[in-house]
Parts: sequence; structure tokens; C-alpha cells
Amino acid sequence: MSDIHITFPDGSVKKYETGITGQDVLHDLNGRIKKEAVAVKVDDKLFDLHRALPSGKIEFLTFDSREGKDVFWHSSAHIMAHAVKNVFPKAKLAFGPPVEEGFYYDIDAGQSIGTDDLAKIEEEMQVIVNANRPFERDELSVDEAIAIFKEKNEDFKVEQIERLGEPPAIYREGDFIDLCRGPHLPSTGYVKHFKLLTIAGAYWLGDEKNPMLQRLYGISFPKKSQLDEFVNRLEEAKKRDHRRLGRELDLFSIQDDIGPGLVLWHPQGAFIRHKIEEFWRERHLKTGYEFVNSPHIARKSLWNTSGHLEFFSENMYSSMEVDEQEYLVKPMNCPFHLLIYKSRTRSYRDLPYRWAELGTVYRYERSGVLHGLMRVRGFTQDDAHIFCRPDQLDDEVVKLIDFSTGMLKAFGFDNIDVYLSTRPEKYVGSLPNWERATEALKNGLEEMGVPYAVDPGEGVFYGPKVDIKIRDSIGRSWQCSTIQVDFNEPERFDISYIGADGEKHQPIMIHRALLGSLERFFGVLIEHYAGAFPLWLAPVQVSVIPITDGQHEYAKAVHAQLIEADIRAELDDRNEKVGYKIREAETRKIPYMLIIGQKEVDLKTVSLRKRHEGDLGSSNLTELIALIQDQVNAKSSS
RNA sequence: GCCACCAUAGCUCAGUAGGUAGAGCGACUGAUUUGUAAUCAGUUGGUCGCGGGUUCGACUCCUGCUGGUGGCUCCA
Repeated sequence: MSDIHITFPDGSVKKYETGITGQDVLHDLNGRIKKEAVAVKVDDKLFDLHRALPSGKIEFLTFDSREGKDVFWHSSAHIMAHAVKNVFPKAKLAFGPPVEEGFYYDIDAGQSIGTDDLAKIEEEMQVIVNANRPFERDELSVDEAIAIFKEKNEDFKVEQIERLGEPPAIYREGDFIDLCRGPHLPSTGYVKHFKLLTIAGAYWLGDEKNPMLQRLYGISFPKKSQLDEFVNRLEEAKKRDHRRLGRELDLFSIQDDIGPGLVLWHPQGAFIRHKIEEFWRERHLKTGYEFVNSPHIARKSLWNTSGHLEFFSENMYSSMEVDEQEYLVKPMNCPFHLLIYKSRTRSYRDLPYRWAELGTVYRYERSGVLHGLMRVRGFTQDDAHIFCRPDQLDDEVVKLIDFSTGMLKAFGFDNIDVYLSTRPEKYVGSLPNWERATEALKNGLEEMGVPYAVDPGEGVFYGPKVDIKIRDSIGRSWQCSTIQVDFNEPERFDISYIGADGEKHQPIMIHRALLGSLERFFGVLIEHYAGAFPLWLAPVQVSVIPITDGQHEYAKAVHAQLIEADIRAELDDRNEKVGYKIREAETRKIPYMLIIGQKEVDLKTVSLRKRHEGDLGSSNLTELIALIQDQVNAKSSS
């Protein structure tokens, strides 16, 4: 038997006997790694710590790495499944993988598992963890494995083994056996701190036609502090929930009498929206766009021409009849912009056209998917369509990527994730066109040096797209910007321009939205800032707070001066104590408070207080006004 | 749409052997003239989401619907 040669990260090579395990190698090492290693990687292949290793480059995984977390959470899922089997012996297990944060297991318990059962399952898990039993790996033949799982009535596992068709690995932990590729933690005792989170429905193999299983979500950590931090973060996210802040700050509401997914913008919310729109218009004019407007409904025939009835009808509101003609509410703005293009002959000299519209569209969304402002049925897209010559496509894509990232940055979103979505199964248009369009997007991204990931098959039916997802301040990501190349609709509407050669040519169309929809963007913005909008967006920027009515006259003058300087100021001359008024201004997240007592009247100053920061001492009003104006103009994000 | 859960005053919530509801905050009124996150007192406020059923009697039990929450599937 030959020896095993292990290459360490520092480049040194050590010789071991055949059969050496990760655990054995660890034995010779020092430091934290000895305790914290959860699995081991040799030449990019993962192994349990107690499995015999081949020769190669070794790397020990800990919870700190992505792969380490996956191992940790995967084992946690096994423990949870084991616990579920103890509580519900008839339960059938489906899949139980780690996810980005935590793990889940899909289970058919034979009866419904309710939230009350989670505590019982957690107790069982604790018993399993305390027992600190090893996870043992075994490799079986297909027939052996099927026999084992058949005997345990694990139908889903049997189905899975049959689908795999190759000899599967299984893991044992006490009397619990699960089909699994691994690797796993050395023993159950590693999962020291855990919590079950929610129960949700999920289809077997993710297909709606299959039976629905119950998915149990959980999280676990090696250290208690990590679990505490996780729980804190959930609470923090709850506090930032735009639905809660929307009510507390009186920004918007969604009411039964109107219908699900239809938004009322209250004065303060509408104010912010107008500020966003104002900024949006300025930027578009500077970037070479023109504005257009279009109606909310159109004849059915238009939607036939555009292909929406064929490809998008399940998302459209049903038709209404007017003068014996059928009309449909628009789910998109593009057909209208195409008809504007078509309204006269276009020359190659005039291209590209960049036409933008804050167009309100309506889409039927299944009731279960609606979510506050993030997913609604009526929304306003910051839409635009660019009509260009084929030779202009690459350049336009580059400009768009620059434009959208710049726009998002202005609102404080620096962290973005970019995805290139390619041709879906259901599509229109020719393959070469799809390839060209995809190529153009790819080139644009690469030229701008934007890192991106490919989302295969996630494009729209009429073309590939680039999506930009923004991360809010607690790391959740939301899709806003989308840039979609469309070779299809120009063809359907038969639009053209006269080229230099005097012949007709077909322009290329790009659909794009930068903020996505104002509703979703506002929702993201609320959560991003936790309701404390930057000065330039804040509906009320300053609250002037006199301490007693002895200062009302001076406070009024201060207030008037602020208004004169175009600062959105409020005078709080109610008969309340300062503490009360300050508390209320803080809760309303007003950026600045000017406290005015007798001292300020005498010295002709104001006492400045900033939200979240507290008392900043006395200040000269003229200087303060200049400072505020500067901040507003700079659109600084604090 | 599907699975689980939820729906009591404007908001947050209490109210299980089934006997027609309660707190805090808010709002309103008054007193208080107050120095950096809640002054005090009083008043107001609910066909207990909607419809059916069981019962002498339903906020409470059953059932249908509507809406919401967390997921699945789908998406800006």
C-alpha cells in the first residue's frame, strides 16, 4: 500500500499512512482549528473528519466559511429530522438541505405539524445533541439502500435513490438513518445552539402539481453569542419592516375596501415619492431622455399584436367592454411606446430614441405572493424604452448600466448584485437574435467592469435581461433595476427606420426600469433607512420646539426664516413639555430639532438637536440654514 | 393558487369549564408654562373581520367566505 501525501496550505507536504483521517491530521496540528474544524477538503472534495483521506491539498473547514456553515446546517437538518421522527414516528422525510441562513427539512408528517409542535421537536433535538452521537457514513448498493428505506416507509427516499440510480451514501446517527451525500459533523454534540423558526408549505420537488409537504426551518450555531445575534437581527429586521413603518410614519396603506395589492400613498409617503420622481426626471433629462405618457387601457387587439395575450395573459386583469369593443388594463407600457415610434417615419440619424414614462401598470398576482409594497398588483414603473440601431446597442447597454448603478447610488445603495438572465423555455424570437442580445448585455457588463452572475433560463419571454438587486442595510436583497433587450416586439409591431442606404431597417428595443417600481423601491428605501429618511427626502426636515409660550414669538420667526429658505420646517408650539415634543420628533424621525428656550431668545441662537444623536449645543441660525441647504443639495445620505 | 398560522377600540395586546368585553398608547377636554426620548386628571372609543350553523345563550365550538403573516410556485 502506498502512502498518503498531504499538502498543507503553507505548501509543506507530509507523509501519512493509508487510511489516515482528517481527525488524525488534526491531531498533529495546534490552535483553534483543532476544536473548530467541522469537515475537511482535499483537492476540492469534501470529507467527513473520520473518513480516510486521499493524497492532495488539504483544507479544514470551520463554521466561518460558507462550506463549513453548509456542513454544520446540513447536520442540524438531520438532527431536526431525527427529532421529528421521534415526535411523529410516521413522518416521511423528503429533502433537508442547508440554505443561505440555516436549514430546512421537507416532511410529510402524516398529520399537520403546528407551531406548538416546534417546542416539542426542539426538546427532542436537545436530547439528540446531548447524546453527542457520531454521524457514521456508509456506502450501499442501490438495492440495499432501497430495501432499508422501504422498510422504514421512506417513500421519498426510495424515489430519490431510484432517480439517482447510483450507489448512494447514507449516514447513521444512533438509530436514525438518512440518505445523504455528506459530509457531516463528527457528532451531534457540535450543534450546541439552535432554534426552529417557522413552518411553511413546499411542494415535493418544487412542482406545484406534486403533493405539498411541510417545511420546517431552523437555524443553529456553534456559539451562543451567534444565535443571540441572529435573533437580534431578526428583531431589528422586524423594526425596519416597511409595513410597520408605513403605518407608524403614516406613509401609505393598503385597504380591504380597495383590494389587495393596491396602494394608497398618504401625504408624507406621497411627498417622498414626489421627491424621488423629481430627482428621477432631472437625471433623465440630463442623460438624454424624453418623456412620454400613455393611457391605462387599450384594445384587446393591441395586446394580441404585442404578444402579451399569448405570453402574459395569466398576469393580466380580465377585459372590460366598451362600445362592444374589448379593452384590457395595461400590464406593461411597451406597446404604447412602440406605437409612438410607429406614428411617423424614423431616420437612422434620429436614433437612438430614449423615451421614459412613470407608467402605472396592473398585473394579476396570485394572492399568496402579495407582500406590502414589495409585491403589489398596481404599481408605477420608472419605465423607458430605447430604440436604437444594431450598431448602437452595445453603447446603449453600457450607458444603461452606468445610469442605473449611479441612480441607485444616489439613494444610498452601494451594494448591488448583478444577474444576467438568459433564454427561458417559453420564448419568442429567433435563436441568433437571442444570442446577439445576450452578448450585448454581457459585453456591457464586462466593459463597465461590473461583476455579475448568470441566471440561466430566467429571461423574459421576449429577451434576455440584466437585473440589479440591491441590498438593504441588513443585507437582504431586492430586485429593482432591470434592463431587457427585445428583438421581438419591433418585429411584431413591424417598426422600422430609414437607413443611410435609403432602405428600411428594424431597430432594436431595450426595455428598462431603474428603480423598478416606485412601490417596491419605496418599500426598500423605507427598510434601508429604517424610516429615517435622508434630509433631502424627509417630508419634515426640521421641528422648531419652543419650551414655553414665552418663546413662541421668536420661534415663529425662526420657523418663518426656515420656510423662507425652502426648508421643510414645522413649529411645535403645543402646550407640552420639551421632552414630550422631542420624543415625538424622534419617533417621527425628523432629522433636526431646534429647541428654543429663553437663553436662545436672549442670545438670538437656536439649540440644535439631531435625530439619533441628541443635543449638539447652540448654533447660529443663518449658518445652520446654509448647512442644511448644503446637505440637501449634496443629497447626503444621513 | 397551495400548506401552516392569524383576525378583539385608530395602534399594541389581554379576555378557554360558552353567560353579549378590558388595559396601555392615541384622540378629545381641562389643569399645568415646562431645558433635550412620555406632566397630571377626566372623556371618548368596539354589531369581537363577514355570513351560516350548534346552543336557552357564541368573541369563545363547527363551517363557508374575505383579508393578512411565513413559505412554495411566480415576479418590478
